Amino acid sequence: MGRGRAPCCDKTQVKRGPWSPAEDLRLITFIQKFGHENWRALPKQAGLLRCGKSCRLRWINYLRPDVKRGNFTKEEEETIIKLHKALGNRWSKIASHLPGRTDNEIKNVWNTHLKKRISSKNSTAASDDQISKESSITSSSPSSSSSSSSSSLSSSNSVLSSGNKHNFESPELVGNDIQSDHHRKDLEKNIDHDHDHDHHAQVKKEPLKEVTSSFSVSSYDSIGSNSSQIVEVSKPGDDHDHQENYMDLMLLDYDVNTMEVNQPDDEVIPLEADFDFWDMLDNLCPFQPNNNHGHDHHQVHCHSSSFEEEHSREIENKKWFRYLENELGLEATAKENDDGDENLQELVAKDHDVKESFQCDIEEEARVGVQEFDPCLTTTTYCPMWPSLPKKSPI
DNA sequence: AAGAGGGCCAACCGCAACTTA
DNA sequence: GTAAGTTGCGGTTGGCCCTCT
Repeated sequence: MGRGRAPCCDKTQVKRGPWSPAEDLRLITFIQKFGHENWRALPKQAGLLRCGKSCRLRWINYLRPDVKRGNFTKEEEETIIKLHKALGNRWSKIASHLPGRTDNEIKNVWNTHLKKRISSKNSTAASDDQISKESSITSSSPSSSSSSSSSSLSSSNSVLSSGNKHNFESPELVGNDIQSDHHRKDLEKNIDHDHDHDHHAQVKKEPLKEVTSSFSVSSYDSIGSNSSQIVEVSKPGDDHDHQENYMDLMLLDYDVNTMEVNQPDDEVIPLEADFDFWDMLDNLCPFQPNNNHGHDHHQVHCHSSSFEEEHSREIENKKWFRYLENELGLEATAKENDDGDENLQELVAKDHDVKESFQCDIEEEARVGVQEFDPCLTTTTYCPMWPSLPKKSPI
């Protein structure tokens, strides 16, 4: 000890701003493989020029497979409104009641939509109230009218005062001191029940120990079939919302010669030619044409199987590929390739051939730790956004 | 067609809480 | 018990995109 508190990261050494697909891919691959025991160390181990905090945020808010994307449903909005009434700006608590939604997302939706909606509702209610009071003022005493007016005022303010760290002054709770405090505590207790665990912390593993030996997918069979130790990635037919992010990652079609990602619209995103990284990816690639990597140790990951099994896996891979294409709206691309299965197989084989030449011992890597990141191997070019991540339509 | 303005959202910042040595 | 280290949380902001004029 006695070193003084280290800064969260060396700001001059880290990259900031939007994440590139390459970075996303690197992060997700690393977490799939090793988990995220130590966010601070993760960027270095994963070869990312980001601070740990940034990695964590990116994972939690965007890359987790169980992140639900798309517009909030009416029910979700209702829930947020209710919970905000009870809990105030405790976004993470609120998020724990909305599976797949992140605190950041909820906060955004509250600040951009719900707050306004409620404020307009309240102002309408307040003006109605005002009118009714003004009409009744002649028939009631001045003291009683002033007290009711102030209470209505406080109720509308309370909802809007989201700047407070813990805003418990919900309309029901205001002005009822002790009772309201009990009410609030009970409410909190009830709400927190069963949700006390951190909903974010779902992939906590031993660092640099392979998390999923069976995750070296030669088909999607093994994806998501493991215990809670691994990030779940579902198959076709499962809740597709939960798949979108990971699918995007897996589906990026990269040019095996240039190591660049081809976007559907033919834009090209350079991906770093970090061969260790691609080696890792090899073990995650959902459509590996065969298991014969020419390296004995790979047999450990890619269980050898009968010809029939392999064939059926190939078929499943194709299905999976098609499914992903559909999900991503890449049918056109698929059609172009519709001579199809042959082209796909060709592509996959080509892909595999190139990557095969960069194979290294994954197990060894897992044992000694991921090799030091060489910044020279990383391009600084980035794409501001995933090429195919569906943007939410305005509410 | 262009630029101004506002909405939206991903990411950053700083602090608090928690954990570890 | 205490200080350092790490993680989590909530507030804020930068910049893209869409709409309006």
